[in-house]
Formats: sequence, C-alpha cells, structure tokens
Amino acid sequence: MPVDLSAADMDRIDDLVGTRRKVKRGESLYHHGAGFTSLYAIRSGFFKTSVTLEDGREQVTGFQMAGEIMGLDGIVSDLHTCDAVALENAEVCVMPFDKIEELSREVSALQHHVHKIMSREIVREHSVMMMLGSMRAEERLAAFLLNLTHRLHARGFSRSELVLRMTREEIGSYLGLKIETVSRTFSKFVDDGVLEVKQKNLRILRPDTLQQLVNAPVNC
Amino acid sequence: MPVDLSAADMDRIDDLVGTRRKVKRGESLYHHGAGFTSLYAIRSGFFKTSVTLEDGREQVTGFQMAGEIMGLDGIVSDLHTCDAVALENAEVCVMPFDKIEELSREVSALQHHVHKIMSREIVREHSVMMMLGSMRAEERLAAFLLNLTHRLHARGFSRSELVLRMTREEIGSYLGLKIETVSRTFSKFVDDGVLEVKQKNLRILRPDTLQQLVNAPVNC
DNA sequence: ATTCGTGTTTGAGCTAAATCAAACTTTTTG
DNA sequence: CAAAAAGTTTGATTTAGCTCAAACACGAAT
Repeated sequence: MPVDLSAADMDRIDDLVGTRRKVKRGESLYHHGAGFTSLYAIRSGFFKTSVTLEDGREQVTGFQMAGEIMGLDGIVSDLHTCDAVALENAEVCVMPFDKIEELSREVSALQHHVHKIMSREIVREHSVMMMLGSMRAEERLAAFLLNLTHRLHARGFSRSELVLRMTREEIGSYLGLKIETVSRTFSKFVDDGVLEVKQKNLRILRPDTLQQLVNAPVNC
Repeated sequence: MPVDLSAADMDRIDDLVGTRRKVKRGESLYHHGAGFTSLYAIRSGFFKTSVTLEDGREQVTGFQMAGEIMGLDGIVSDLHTCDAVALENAEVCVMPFDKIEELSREVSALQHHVHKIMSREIVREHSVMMMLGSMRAEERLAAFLLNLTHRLHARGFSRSELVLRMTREEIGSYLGLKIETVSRTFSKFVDDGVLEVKQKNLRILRPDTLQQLVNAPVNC
C-alpha cells in the first residue's frame, strides 16, 4: 500500500497481515468448495489458480507472484470457486476478510486499495478474455511472455531472462491451447531468433517482435 | 440489496442511486479512455461491454441486464478500459463512486454488498475463461443460452422463451467464435430439436440437452 | 411499394490447432 | 544407481472452426 498513514493505522494494518502460512510446492492454499475466510497476499513463491468442470476439464485462470492477492473469488458466496496451488514453495500473509472490512471502514486509504485490487483483477481477466477469444496461438504466447516479464521486471528481475514456474501444460491451459501447440510455438520463436529456450529458462532476444505480434492484425 | 437497514441508512442509499440517466439503443454509457466517476445500476434495458485491441479487434466481455452493475473496470486507474453500449433503450442509476465509498464506510451491509458484486464479477469472468479456453462451439453456445435464460428467469421471464438483444456477431465475439459458426450452431440445435429459432426469438425445447452439452466430456 | 442497409444463413474449401503417436529428457523414487 | 514417472518435443494426420462467397430476410427510409 503506497500511502502515508498514521502510525496507529499502520500498526493495525501490520496486525492484519500478521499471520503467515507456508505452502509447499504442489500443495493448495485453498480449493473449490472450501469455505472462504481470508484473502492471501503472496510474500514469496508462485501460484496458479484454476477452475474445474464436472467432467474434469481444468482451466487455469491465472498465475500469481509475490505481492499479488488471492482469494477474491470466495467473497461472493463465502465459498471458494477455484483452486490455488503453489508452483514453488511459497509463503503468504493470511488476512481475515472480516478484519479487512472492519479496518477499511475506518481507513479509507485501505478501503480504496481493496477496491482497486478487485478492479485490477476484473481488468486483468478482460485481457485474458481478449487473448482467449480473439488471438492466435503465437499472439497468445507472446502476450503471456510479455506479461510475465513485465511483472517480474516490476519486482526487480531481468527484463529479458526468466524462469518459468509452470509446465507447458499449465501454460496451455491458461492460453486455451494444447501442450503440443505451446511446445511448437516455443520452437517457432526459437527458430525465428525471438527466444532462447533451455527447459524452463527463457531468454527473450527480441521483445519488440513479441510486442508487434500482440498488436498485429489477425491476417499476417 | 436484500438487507434490513435503519430508515436513515435507507434514505442515504436512496440518495446514492438518485440520479438517473437514459441511454438510447446504440449509444454508449461510457467508453474506454473516459474518466471513471461512477458505477451504474441498470434499471431497464440491456447492455454489452467490450474491450478493443489497437488493431481494432473487439472482444465482448459481457452482456448486462436490469439489476446488474457496470463500471467496475474503471476503479483501478480512474479510467474506463472497456466500452458499455446499450443494445436497447435503457435507463441506469448513476452512483458516484466516492459516495459509494463514503457511505459503505458507515453502512457495513453496503460495504459487503459492494465487495460481493465485485467478487461475483470475478467469478463470472472465470466461467467465461472456462468457456473460451476449454469448450467447443456447441458447448459455448449452450452455456451462453442457459446463462441468459437463468438470469432472465430470475427476473420473472420465461424459462424457455427469450428474445436476443444482441446480434449473432456480438454473440460470436463473446464466445470467441465467428458469426458463421454461431449461425451454424443455432441451425444444428434447431435440426436436433433442441431449439426453435425465429430471428432473435428463441424457444428452448430441450433445456436438459443443453445442460448435458455443457457438462459433457470433449470427445462425444 | 421499392430500394437500401444491416444482419443472417448456407455452401465450398482451407487452415490453424487438435489429435495421435513416438522418441526423448529430466526428475523422482525405491 | 536403475527404474519409473513426469514432462517435453517433433512428426504425421485429422478436424473444428475459419474464410470466402453468395443468396436471403427484414426493417427503415425514400
């Protein structure tokens, strides 16, 4: 929260985020059907969230990293509707939602912060809908990689090198593509000199080419 | 808001939703890039919301009807990122967001209500992501029709008859399909005796068949 | 009533991505 | 360390949905 508050308010917010929880790689922070009590702020580690159909089809709805908030899906019905799984050992702050509501009634900066977090998630999902509904495979992967590097760079990491925390299959689920298509598209980017790929380690050689791909018209 | 409040609180909420605005068919309530000031509650009429790429590709992100809230996308950056266009003459309540925040600091039922509305939108978008990422054309259209009839029925309309307010092209944009595919899928449902279609008037003859389609595995 | 514009349907052919299959690499486990 | 499991890549083939094209339907405007 990038705002200046009174020492007393700061203490109360510190208290709010006081409880920690560790989640090992592969374990879930919450799963669909579980009762909702808290939002979670990621301190370290990397998560995926996903929704599942009766027949077992899974759709990855997002990948979350340090500083991001999870659990917003649970507010509406007091039940979680998605699963949150750690893709690497992680630690989160557990923030009981009733306390968030209580405190944000008194601290308007916190109130507005919470509203912005929820709005940001809505806007993010719009861009996922755009990817899934209107982009081709190459465009989707380009948009995905640019988004990841952008968020990593904001956290002090390299703009051009990154380590994928998720499998090709999870990328495919997120992008509405099969694993083979994800793999082939990576290979094409390598052939085109846009990317260097060594397993989960990526180096983006030509970010501008990826950027053009995202904005380009369908018929190119 | 289905809660009991003091008369004074009720009056203040009435005041909040006091301003009305009429939007004619084809006109926009707000558009991307416009400053955000208010949320809108639909009193009557029907809207679509959409996001647009630099190259002009449009992705319809939702269809909204009476009682639903629009404008949440604007909170995060004080700018709207999508367009909201009336698909029939409509009337909305204009609710200045600063007043909503002010009042919800005092009326915790309102506060929680706002949080639920935003969470509901996030959950709705998850199901759109599921449709776009993991379903086939028939499943998408079936899910779309069931969702529409469900929401219309909750407003006192027939469970089996409905009038589409949007074009086939807008349905296609929402579902990540081309207009021809939407048209062909409608025709297939008619051939199968699932649906009666007379222009924008639909009658659902076998809702159970649509329901099965949504839950069915991919290979059937 | 005729024309125009917008929206819809249907057919024919094409293509991007899916599917099927196999080989290969890396990680995990006994 | 060997074996199993999990994940990835590549090739061959298929297909769902797209593109292109033409005809059609309907409401609004002249």
